[in-house]
Amino acid sequence: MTIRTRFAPSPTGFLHIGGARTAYFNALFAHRHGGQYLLRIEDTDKSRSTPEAVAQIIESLAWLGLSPDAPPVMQSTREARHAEVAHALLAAGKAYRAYETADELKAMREAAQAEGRPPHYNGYWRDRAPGPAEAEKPFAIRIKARREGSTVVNDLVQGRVEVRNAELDDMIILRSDGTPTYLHAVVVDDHDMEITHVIRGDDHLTNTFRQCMVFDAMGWARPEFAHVPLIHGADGAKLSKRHGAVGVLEWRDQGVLPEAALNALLRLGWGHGDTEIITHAEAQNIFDIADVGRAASRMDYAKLNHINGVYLRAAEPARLAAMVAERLSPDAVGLARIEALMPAMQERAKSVLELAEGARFALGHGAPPADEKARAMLTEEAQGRLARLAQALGGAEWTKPALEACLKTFAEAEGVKLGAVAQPLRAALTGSLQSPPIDAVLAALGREEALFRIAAAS
RNA sequence: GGCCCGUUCGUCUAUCGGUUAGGACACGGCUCUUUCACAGCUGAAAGGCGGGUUCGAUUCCCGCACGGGUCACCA
Repeated sequence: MTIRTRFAPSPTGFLHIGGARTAYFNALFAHRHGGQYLLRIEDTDKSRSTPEAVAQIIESLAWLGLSPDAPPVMQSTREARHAEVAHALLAAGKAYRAYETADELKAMREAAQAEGRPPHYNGYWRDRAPGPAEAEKPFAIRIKARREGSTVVNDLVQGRVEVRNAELDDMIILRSDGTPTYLHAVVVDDHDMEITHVIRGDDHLTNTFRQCMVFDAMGWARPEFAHVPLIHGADGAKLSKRHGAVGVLEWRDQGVLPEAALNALLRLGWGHGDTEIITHAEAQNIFDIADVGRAASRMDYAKLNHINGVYLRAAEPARLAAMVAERLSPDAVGLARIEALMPAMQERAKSVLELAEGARFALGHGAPPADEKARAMLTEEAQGRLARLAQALGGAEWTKPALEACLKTFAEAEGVKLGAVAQPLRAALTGSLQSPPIDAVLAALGREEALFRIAAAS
């Protein structure tokens, strides 16, 4: 049997990192076992679903490299099938028509809660045939839940979980307007799509038992379930917008590399000995859903930055230069400088955003306005030294090693430490006291521009 | 409130009855150094509480506390 998993978000907002991790686990598990990883957009709630959200989810997954192995299934296109199954259950006597209105049900729930009873449906129509009074009334279809015994799920992550059937009530599977409810649609789709393993957030764990009612009533084999714990914010509460960057696309905009994002997400709730840096390819070989922990974990942005730095250092300079160029829109000369600088810059950045900010000085003619510290560095003494340095540089071969050698000899000749030369030079060239190594800056800027900037500062 | 799940350094985690409880990030110190980083060394830092079971519990069981999830004609 082919292993088949699916990621099934509802398009009511952007894809957040919790969903992204769930998608990653699904992809990893399926591919690890030579199976297929699918995407189903759960858009049966027309009032909350938007095409923009659908597009954003697909874009987010594509950015992460988690595009599904087949075109996404839109749940809304399958409503006729959902209704068909509901009516089959009705015909088989495993479901029944219920005639209460939504308002009546709400009142019923409130009354039950006021009396301290669980807010379950009372089963009024379960064994009652509709009379003439109901002939014209709209009805919902409810499934007949078992009332005796209990339901057991052997969850791949949570282990054996048992719930007494008395805790469940006769849930609605088809609304009075003929549309399916989520709990029903999910089961029908998972069955029809031949999903073998349902990997999702553990906020669905208790739903699982209701879904089992549909699987069982239809005589369908239940898939394996794996409920992975949720990701929480730094304060331990469920992730929400107030926790900062929780959208996948926000990470991208803040300069996170997709491969770093996957690594960070993977290490939340799952570990493999002492290994911290695990690429997608490596994860493919060692990931096991059964090793996922049961406790919720908190998003650690400091660690994400660190991981991002690791991947940044390993990335192709040309790729990084292109990403920076996208943010800075340089001209041809500027682009060439960024490319020349990149190997030195990627050693010290934690994000593409930092890379772009750090590369700004290289653009255009003349250095950007010096900041306070840089101005303080350009004392009269330093300016004099820069002027002499310009002379020395004038005859130098314009390559990084030659420039470095030139600076060292110059410093020696001046009888000062290299820092006394490099720092004023850095100030003159970049307008700041923080930059890539100064020989790299010199080389990237080119002779003409470098000498121009030195002259302007001395 | 009922039901379900969880609880190892600040954070992410390793440990699958016997360890000086390991690693990573963050934090302090040192080294390297042309700034910033990187790297290396080093320091501080953990099994919620109470009972069992056992020669021995972080590990198994029970209770409590705390945290989370879920109880819709939402998904």
